[in-house]
Amino acid sequence: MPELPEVETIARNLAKGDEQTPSVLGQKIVSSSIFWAKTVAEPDLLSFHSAIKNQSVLNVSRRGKFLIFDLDHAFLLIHLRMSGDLIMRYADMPLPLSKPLVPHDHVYLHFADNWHLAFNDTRKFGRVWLTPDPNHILSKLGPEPFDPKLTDVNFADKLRKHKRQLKPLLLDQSFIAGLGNIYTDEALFEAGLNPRRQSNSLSFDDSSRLLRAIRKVLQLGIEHNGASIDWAYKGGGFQNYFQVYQQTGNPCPRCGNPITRTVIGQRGTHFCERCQPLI
DNA sequence: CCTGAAACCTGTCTGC
DNA sequence: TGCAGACAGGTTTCAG
Repeated sequence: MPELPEVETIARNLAKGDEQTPSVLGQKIVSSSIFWAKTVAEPDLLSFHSAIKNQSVLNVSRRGKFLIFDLDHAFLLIHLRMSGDLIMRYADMPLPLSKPLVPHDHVYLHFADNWHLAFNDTRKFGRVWLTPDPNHILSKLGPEPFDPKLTDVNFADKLRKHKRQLKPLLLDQSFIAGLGNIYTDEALFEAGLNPRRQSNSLSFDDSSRLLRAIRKVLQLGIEHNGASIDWAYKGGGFQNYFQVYQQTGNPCPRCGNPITRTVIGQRGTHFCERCQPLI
C-alpha cells in the first residue's frame, strides 16, 4: 500500500497515538517475536532478538518509503513494500508467542504493559533492518521531494542526465525518493506529461511543472492521510481524489476524454492521451 | 546506460 | 461452480 504519504501518515500516527492507543515514543521493547524469518533483512534472527531487547523508541521518522525508528543504540528501518502495515495493539498473552495473533503478522515488538507493535504483511515483501548505521541503506535514495535543496534548476539537471521514460524514472527511488505507482500517475497527469516521454526531452518549464506537480499530489495525499484502496490500510481518503489512477475509461477531469490504461515498465499506468500527448 | 522480464508472495477479481 | 489468468500501492536481479 504505501508510498510517501501513506508512510508519512503511519509515522505520524505511531508517534501521536490516539484516545485508545499509546504513542510508540518512549516505549521500551521487552522482547520480540518473528514468525517469518525473511522479513528480517539484517542482522540474523538471534542477533536481532538480543540486540533489540531493552532498547527504547526515541523517535519515528520517514525517509522515502522507509520508516526509521531511532532506538537507544541502533536504528530500526522498516520498508512496507506492497502490503505491509504497522499496528499498535494490546494483547495480554504470555511470551514468547509461538504463533501470530492475526493472520499475516510477521514481527512483533513487545512493549511493557502488554502493548506490541505488529508488522503485518500479506505478501511478505516487506523488510526490517536493525542496524547501527542506517546510512548504508538510506544513502542509496534520491532526494526527498520536499527538500528545498531540490530546486527547479537542480531537478531539470537531474532529468537531463538520464534518457529514460518519465514513469519508470520517477519510480526509481535513487532518482527521487517516495513516489510509487499512484502518485507518479497523478503527478504526470497534473503536469500534463506523457509517462513515456523521454526525461531529457523536457523543457525547463516542463520540468518545473513536473516538480511542482509531484509536490502538489504528495501534499494532497498527506493532507488526506494517504490513500486506502486495499484491505490493509483504512486510514486515508486520497483515493477519493484520484484524477487518473484506477480511472480507466472514466472521463478525464480536464477534457472528458476516457482515461487510458497501459503497461510501462511492468506497471499499470493511467493517463489521458489528449492532455498528456507524447510529443 | 536503458528496457523488459522474472522473482519474491498472497489474495481478489474476471472471464470462460 | 470451478479454474486459469490477470492484477495488486515495491524492489532487486539478470539478460539483451
